[in-house]
Amino acid sequence: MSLHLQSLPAPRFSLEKTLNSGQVFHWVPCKGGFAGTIAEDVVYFEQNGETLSFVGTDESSAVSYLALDHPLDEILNSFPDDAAMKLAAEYSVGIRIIRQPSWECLATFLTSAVKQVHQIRAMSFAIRHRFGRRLQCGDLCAYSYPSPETLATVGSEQLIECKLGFRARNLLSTARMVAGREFDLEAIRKLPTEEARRALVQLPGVGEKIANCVLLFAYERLDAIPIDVWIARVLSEAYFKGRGKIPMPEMKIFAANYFGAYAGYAQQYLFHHWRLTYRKKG
DNA sequence: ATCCAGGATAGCG
DNA sequence: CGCTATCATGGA
Repeated sequence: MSLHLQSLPAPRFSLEKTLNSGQVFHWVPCKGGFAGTIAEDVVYFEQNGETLSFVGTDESSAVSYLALDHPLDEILNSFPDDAAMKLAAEYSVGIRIIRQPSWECLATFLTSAVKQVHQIRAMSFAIRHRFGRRLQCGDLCAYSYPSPETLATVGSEQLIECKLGFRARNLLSTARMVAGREFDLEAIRKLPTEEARRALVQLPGVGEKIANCVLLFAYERLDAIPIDVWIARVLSEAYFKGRGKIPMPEMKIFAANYFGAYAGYAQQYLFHHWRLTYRKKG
């Protein structure tokens, strides 16, 4: 690294787990750390023990993006006291729910429907490389996520070439609504969570699950709990054992009541643990 | 080859 | 409300 690295303390933090836990999809392993972008800055992070080093951004942005200021004790103490949660929390030590720029978070999760995590990464890289800005700093290079204005002008065939399939149409329509100021992503920030959710699901391709991802990963609503196929699996196998298929409304009610003020954190730890350890028939 | 993936949506009874 | 087909693509 030719550029000067700054350092800051990062106790009980795991850079690798945080960037690889399925909440953000564009960080690349690079020289012992990770290279990527924060908005329009190309950034490099590396971790040695409890020290986090970085270049390409300032300390307050690094702390904010990686959520090093979250009240970890309070969060961990808020979790329900059961075996599945304990296992997940132990497996996921160091994961923070980071603060992502709202547009790239919304756009990326719009493409996430019925795709595996590494496919979501592949689509994200393809979109960035093709339509984003090339950002370079020293020997670091990465591509920013294209703005809604940029995506609003591209053809659907170009997004199909990025392997979006039926998701291309939704991403295009949403980009046009945001670019045309028909939908205000900044106004969402000021709304109570329930109203923000109602607004987000107005967007084409955004249902309750993706709205909750955006609320959790971009708008700091740490109680928002997206229920995807993995969380549905965790709930039915760990909390509804022995009963057949549980109707989604019942799962939502249970999740909202059982997992407390930091349900989104609990969800992320359960997701990470189950996704990386689950094996069929055992 | 068959089933599934960090879903949403319209249509049905 | 609850169930189903459909959407497009690649991985397991």
